[in-house]
Amino acid sequence: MSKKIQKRDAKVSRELIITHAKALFSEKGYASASMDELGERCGLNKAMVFYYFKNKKGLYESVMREILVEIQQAIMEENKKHQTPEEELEGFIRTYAKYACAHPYLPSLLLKELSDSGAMLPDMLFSSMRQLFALFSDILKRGEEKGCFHDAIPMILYFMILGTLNLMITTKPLRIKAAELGDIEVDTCAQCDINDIADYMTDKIKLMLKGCE
Amino acid sequence: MSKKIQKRDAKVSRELIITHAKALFSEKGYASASMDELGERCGLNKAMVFYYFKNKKGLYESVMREILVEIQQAIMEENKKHQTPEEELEGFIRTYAKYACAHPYLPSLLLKELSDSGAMLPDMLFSSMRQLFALFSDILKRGEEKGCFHDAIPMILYFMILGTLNLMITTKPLRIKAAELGDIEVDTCAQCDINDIADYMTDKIKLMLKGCE
DNA sequence: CCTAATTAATCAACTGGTTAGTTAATTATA
DNA sequence: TATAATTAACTAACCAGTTGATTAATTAGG
Repeated sequence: MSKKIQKRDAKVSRELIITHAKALFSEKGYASASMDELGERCGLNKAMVFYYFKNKKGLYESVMREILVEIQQAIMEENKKHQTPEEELEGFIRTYAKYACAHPYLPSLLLKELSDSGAMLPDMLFSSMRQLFALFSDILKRGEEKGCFHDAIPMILYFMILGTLNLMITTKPLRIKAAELGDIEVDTCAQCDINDIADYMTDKIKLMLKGCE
Repeated sequence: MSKKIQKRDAKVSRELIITHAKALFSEKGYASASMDELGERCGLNKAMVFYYFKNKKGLYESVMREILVEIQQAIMEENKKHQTPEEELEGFIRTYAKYACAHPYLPSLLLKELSDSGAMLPDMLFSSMRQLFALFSDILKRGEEKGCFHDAIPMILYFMILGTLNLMITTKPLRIKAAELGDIEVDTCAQCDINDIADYMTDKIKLMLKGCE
């Protein structure tokens, strides 16, 4: 019992707000996320949001900073474990997939932000995204130098991976619905596991970087 | 002179509203798009929006219906021109890329919608997206039967293509900005032509469907 | 061909509801 | 008791949608 139960705890309140804000922003988008509703969800007065974060935009920035730092750390951590560019690439895809699936507000918020070209996040998303991309780009570069990857355009491959994984996660409810209708004979991967998707993608991307010499 | 200049023309006004609505919704998103501003942009009174479309949601649906029908037609038209699955696949990617680049509200609106799992469009986006996916799925199926494609998971490949192309289009301003900073040594494809991107993707996707037997 | 009646298109001004953000008072904790 | 955390009540701006009046175009009748 390192801490007795207390009614007032700034740290707890602050974290409560951030946690619920992640969910709310990703559910409704920035504009439709109401600070009144956020207060309610937290069981706190709405004014507390402005007490801990100066305004709505400030809260949003804190939310985005947190999730971007988190995914970046997860991937960098993972990356250290691997030696060869092939393993690193595999690790990158797997880790992103796993993390994004476990924290589905990430794909949702990221896609919303990217569909705006980052209108809401002038500097921050930006530098975080660039660092992640630099890491990815480096994997491919080392792969080319070592002769195991050919003809890679990092920017396109980066969005190929993030785009596919993010969409597969955010559209899951839609794909389940489509499968239930079943009037068109198509497989929407409604029951696919994200790890299987990541494996498939890893496989295919390796294939396309190998070439067929 | 089939028509004299007149101050009032329902068809013109309606189209004016739809045209500006496409831009406004894709710039700001559904929630932040103000009907007052839309009226202003059209040079019409806001009430006209509700005169021609019953409410904001109705307008949004009309906008989405129009753009989804357009892209669907463009792709179906193109598809008729080709014989082999390989050519069809190539045509699919190229046509989507070209159309989306020429009408950049499409990628923006589509990504916003998909990041919500189509929360705004219960039926419509849905059936339109499914038809397009069915067409794509069919190309791959025929390719497998003919023996020229291997191990294709249509749903994943579909989002791989749409995800990559949509993101490459919506993030263009971001990528240009990143290139101008230039503090990290990475190529953001800031000046890439969308046709080159489509060619690269076609190439790579063919490679990954061929396998290396 | 002109004009009166009808219909269609447009607008200014309003309404009810919501929202981000503020403030001044209140309660808990150290 | 001093300070940090919390609240209720408020404000000013905004927004979707409505209404009733007005103007332009169309049609019909003499």
